[in-house]
Amino acid sequence: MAKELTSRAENYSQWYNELVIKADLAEQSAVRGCMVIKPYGYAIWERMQRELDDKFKETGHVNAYFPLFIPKSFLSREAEHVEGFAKECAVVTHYRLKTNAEGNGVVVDPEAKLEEELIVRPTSETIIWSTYKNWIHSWRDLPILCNQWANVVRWEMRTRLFLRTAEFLWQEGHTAHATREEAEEEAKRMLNVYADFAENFMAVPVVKGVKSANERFAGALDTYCIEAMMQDGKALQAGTSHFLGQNFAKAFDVHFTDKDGKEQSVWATSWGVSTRLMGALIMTHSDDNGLVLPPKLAPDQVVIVPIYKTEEQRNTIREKVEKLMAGLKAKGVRVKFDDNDTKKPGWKFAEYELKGVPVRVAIGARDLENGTAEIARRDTMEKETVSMDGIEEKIVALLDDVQKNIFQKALKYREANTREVNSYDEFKEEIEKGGFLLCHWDGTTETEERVKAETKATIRCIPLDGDKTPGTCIFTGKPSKQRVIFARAY
RNA sequence: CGGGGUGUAGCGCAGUCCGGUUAGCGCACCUGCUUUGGGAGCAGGGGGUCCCAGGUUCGAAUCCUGGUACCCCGACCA
Repeated sequence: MAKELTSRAENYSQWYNELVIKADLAEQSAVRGCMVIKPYGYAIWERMQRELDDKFKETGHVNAYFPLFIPKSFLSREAEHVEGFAKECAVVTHYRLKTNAEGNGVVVDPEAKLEEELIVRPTSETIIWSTYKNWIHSWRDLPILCNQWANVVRWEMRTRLFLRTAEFLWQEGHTAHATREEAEEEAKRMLNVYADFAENFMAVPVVKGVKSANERFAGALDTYCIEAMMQDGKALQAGTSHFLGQNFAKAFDVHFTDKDGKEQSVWATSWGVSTRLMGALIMTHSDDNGLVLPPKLAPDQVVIVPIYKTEEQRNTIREKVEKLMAGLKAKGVRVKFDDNDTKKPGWKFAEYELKGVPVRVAIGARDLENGTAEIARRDTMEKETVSMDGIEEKIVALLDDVQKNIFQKALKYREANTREVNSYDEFKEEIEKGGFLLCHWDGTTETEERVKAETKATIRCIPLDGDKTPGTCIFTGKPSKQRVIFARAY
């Protein structure tokens, strides 16, 4: 991986797109900036969905679904919110087509103009809060803890596969609470759910933090986030959890009567992760041979490739493999046997490496004689010939080891590329090398914007954990409460 | 919206400057034989409105005009 990292960073975009397409994950569709997720890529997304959904339910949430179309007037209710999304909305103006009077084809029927335009949701706060208004009257109705799995559309000027597509899949949680404390606690709880998921399931190390005012979600009081470092040293925001205060409740008139009979506005949160996680996964773990999937996430954890010359050998191998498969499945391992006769073993080896399958087992005539099998691990590409006795335990242990190893590797990389910086001159020099720069900042938007304009670096987050020693801002010399993370970001 | 670039077979490209046989190459695909422990070899085969429209010319993938699509770099953003 370390090999050619510099040159890779320069050509990252190209390398990444090639990898993704070759890996059969996804392709750009003819629709501007949208993506087609192919079945193998979708299987990875489904694994993420399932894991997250379980975690949401464990923390008391339920799934619901709200409309794709949002009346335009809803969006203008919360001033900051509309400001944040207005420039990237797809708008539905008509509801009918008719055949073209001048020949073939169809045209928009001008008679079918909508009285009020509909916005294809860029996020669902507005339509959900319009709905919550009817659900919430008493303190007994709270909290409401809903999540929705959906697609959203943001008509970005520039798109990038997985990281910024015009349409993307995500989950958005929207909760309503009686008190400020409860809502803040919820926002932090979900941030921890995301961090735990990223690190322990995806093996992607993340920094938990809070966004500066500049980077905050439109309409939020606080935006918590998890930030990951990609292999080219750039930062990627992998998930966010917002404490929305009472902004949306007030904009949408969501009140309740508390225990003392007083009318109160509801406190809100929203939180989400998207198919951008697929990008994070690829850009954290992949190497020049293709994807590297953490075993917990991999749709297939083990692939077994038979190597045979005769039909007889093939049958003998198949018998052995069936026993092995049953044993592995009993241990909860997702295993695939590829005895497709139309592809050769070498082709299959390369194919499953490209797809990131963590462990490969090859069994051939040589192994039949010796009672052995060849085990190869994707992360280090190491191969080992082992006895069939006790092979199941070895595979299970190996999967565990791959999971830990790729996390540690990513963590070490991040640590090696995180530096403390104490002057602006040093900052300007270091930012060119990539990575996270920990430095003191005076807390003002002006300073942040000046730095961004001059260096393209932004504050990724104010870390929640770690060193809280005060200091002086490296840009203005004013007092600073703690070091923040500056980086160039996707 | 500014600045660059590219549209030729499913994919990747050459040919365009300097117009001239039947538009070519690699991969993929189909057939046959030999192969199978790291993306097989040989032989044969199929597949094209050369982005669109108009113009110049005896003749246009190639020159001219207009359009259009996509990609990259910025501003915007998860």
